Amino acid sequence: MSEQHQSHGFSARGASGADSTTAASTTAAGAAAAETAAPRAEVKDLPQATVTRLATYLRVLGVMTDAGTHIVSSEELATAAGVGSSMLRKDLSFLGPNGVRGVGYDVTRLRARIEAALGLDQGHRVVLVGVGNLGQALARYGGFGRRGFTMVGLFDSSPDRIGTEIDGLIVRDVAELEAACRELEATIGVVATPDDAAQRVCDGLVDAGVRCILSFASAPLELPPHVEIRRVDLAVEMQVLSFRSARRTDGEHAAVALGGGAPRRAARSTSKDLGSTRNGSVIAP
Amino acid sequence: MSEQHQSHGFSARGASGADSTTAASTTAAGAAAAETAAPRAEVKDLPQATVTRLATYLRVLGVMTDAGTHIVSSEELATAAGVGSSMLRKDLSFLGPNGVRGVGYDVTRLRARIEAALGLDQGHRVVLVGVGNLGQALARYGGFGRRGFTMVGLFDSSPDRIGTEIDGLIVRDVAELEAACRELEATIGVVATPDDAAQRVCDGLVDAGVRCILSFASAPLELPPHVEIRRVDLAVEMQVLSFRSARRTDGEHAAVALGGGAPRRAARSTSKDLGSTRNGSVIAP
DNA sequence: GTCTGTGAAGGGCTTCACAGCT
DNA sequence: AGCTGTGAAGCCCTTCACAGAC
Repeated sequence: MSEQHQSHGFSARGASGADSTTAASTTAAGAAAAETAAPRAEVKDLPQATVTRLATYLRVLGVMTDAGTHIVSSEELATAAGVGSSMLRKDLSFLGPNGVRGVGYDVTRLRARIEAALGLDQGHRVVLVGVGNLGQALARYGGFGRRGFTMVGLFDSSPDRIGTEIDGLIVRDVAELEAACRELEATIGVVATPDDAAQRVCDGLVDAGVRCILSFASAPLELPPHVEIRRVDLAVEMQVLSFRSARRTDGEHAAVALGGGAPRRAARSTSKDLGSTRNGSVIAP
Repeated sequence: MSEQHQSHGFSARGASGADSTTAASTTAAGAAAAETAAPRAEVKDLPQATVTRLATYLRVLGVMTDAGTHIVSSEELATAAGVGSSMLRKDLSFLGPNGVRGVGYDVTRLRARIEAALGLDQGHRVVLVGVGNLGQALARYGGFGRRGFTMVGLFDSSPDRIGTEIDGLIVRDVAELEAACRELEATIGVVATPDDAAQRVCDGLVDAGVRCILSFASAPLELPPHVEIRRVDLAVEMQVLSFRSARRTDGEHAAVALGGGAPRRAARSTSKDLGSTRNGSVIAP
């Protein structure tokens, strides 16, 4: 299910009975916010897929900044990001006019614009629950800090892990989760626990006021409609590949025939979902 | 002649310009395979999104088997998987008739059917490149084995890691990658290296005959059209959440108003894209 | 009556093609 | 002439509603 990164719509999400609350809340919120808190970064109602790709563009722009590039055309940027130039222009157009016709986009300006649109300029405070194999890897993952995310708390239920230090933070007892989240003012919770603990942990995060959760558990979680969740399931990724592998083996000669002199193509991902896609920085040095 | 069951019309999988190679290969393969390798599991041309969800259903069915359930209705299965019942039925219908009207689906039979469709009954052999933080977590992740994936090789470029043992496998020098892949008959490659090594590693995998790659690097990779790639980018997931968080904060009162007594809803995720999603088993115990 | 399988309607996202500014 | 921004067309997927089997 969800991997698809897709699916949570915002505005007009035609939801099936049960989800209708989500659609309603978003609509109402949009109307209200539009009049009151308009002056701040005009974060509009972007299409699901666009939000995902904006993060990709941001990564590419970062590389370009480092390389000293100041102006970039939609064609160049699109190629570097692995998408079509039309789609890139359409995506950027949701943020308003960003480029100069006949010239291109100002790298620095565009970066700032996207960061503001994604809310990355607000500095998110992240708590991570579950410090097993994957959790530890995430805790040590340096890419977050460089992207405006600050890890502020680690939690686990195992006495063996509580009290240990990982990357400058002490692992705390998950029993303190709720109180600690409030105190730390966490805005995002990452769940890397076993399946059977995931729902309980999420409930705790929600009670503590966290409204955005990234889960690596495979179980579908039930949450109140005002909480946004995103899931990553490694085994599903593998299984999807398995399907493709099976198909490829059957049509081997056809693939070879085409693979020969064909130009390489940029990779696209999941997106899932509907894909989902990319961002910048090394994961496992 | 050989029209055993009604053809569900998928063959025509329209692809958009850039991806046309995929469509072409599929079409050609379909025609050829239909005559030659027909008897094996009839893996048809499933919609992208459906493939992703099938993996979810499989996980839920596994839980049901353990619980001793033998028959399940589309409504029950859909709820457990977090999707609508119509969608579930539509998804399953691509595999041909699987249930009994007025009764439901046979859990065991359906499981076998989906596993065959996803090619999980073929036993995939996986090599992992990059044994840093994330790579080690993946190597130790027990969920793969239970799902028909066998980890057969670990590779890294760091002398500190080469020769060390992880979960029963010795880490080998990435210089041996290509030869070892052929020898090990790997069908899936997992890339968990830093960005700057990802492209090189992928090239090696492709040269060694691997046609399916799961990458955790953030850079878009260029590959020949006959190679299937799937990417997971943790920072992008966080950034998408960030966007949601920002929107939520603006429309706070609206969300609260509705959040109160609203019933919980099942979580849906990413993917993407072409979404992607879940599977069964603990990730970080 | 119950529950599956499916044609048809509807929506979102991608692609095309071109209008418009520099 | 070059490149961005955007309406329109097309595609894929989801949802609805019901026909059909038990």
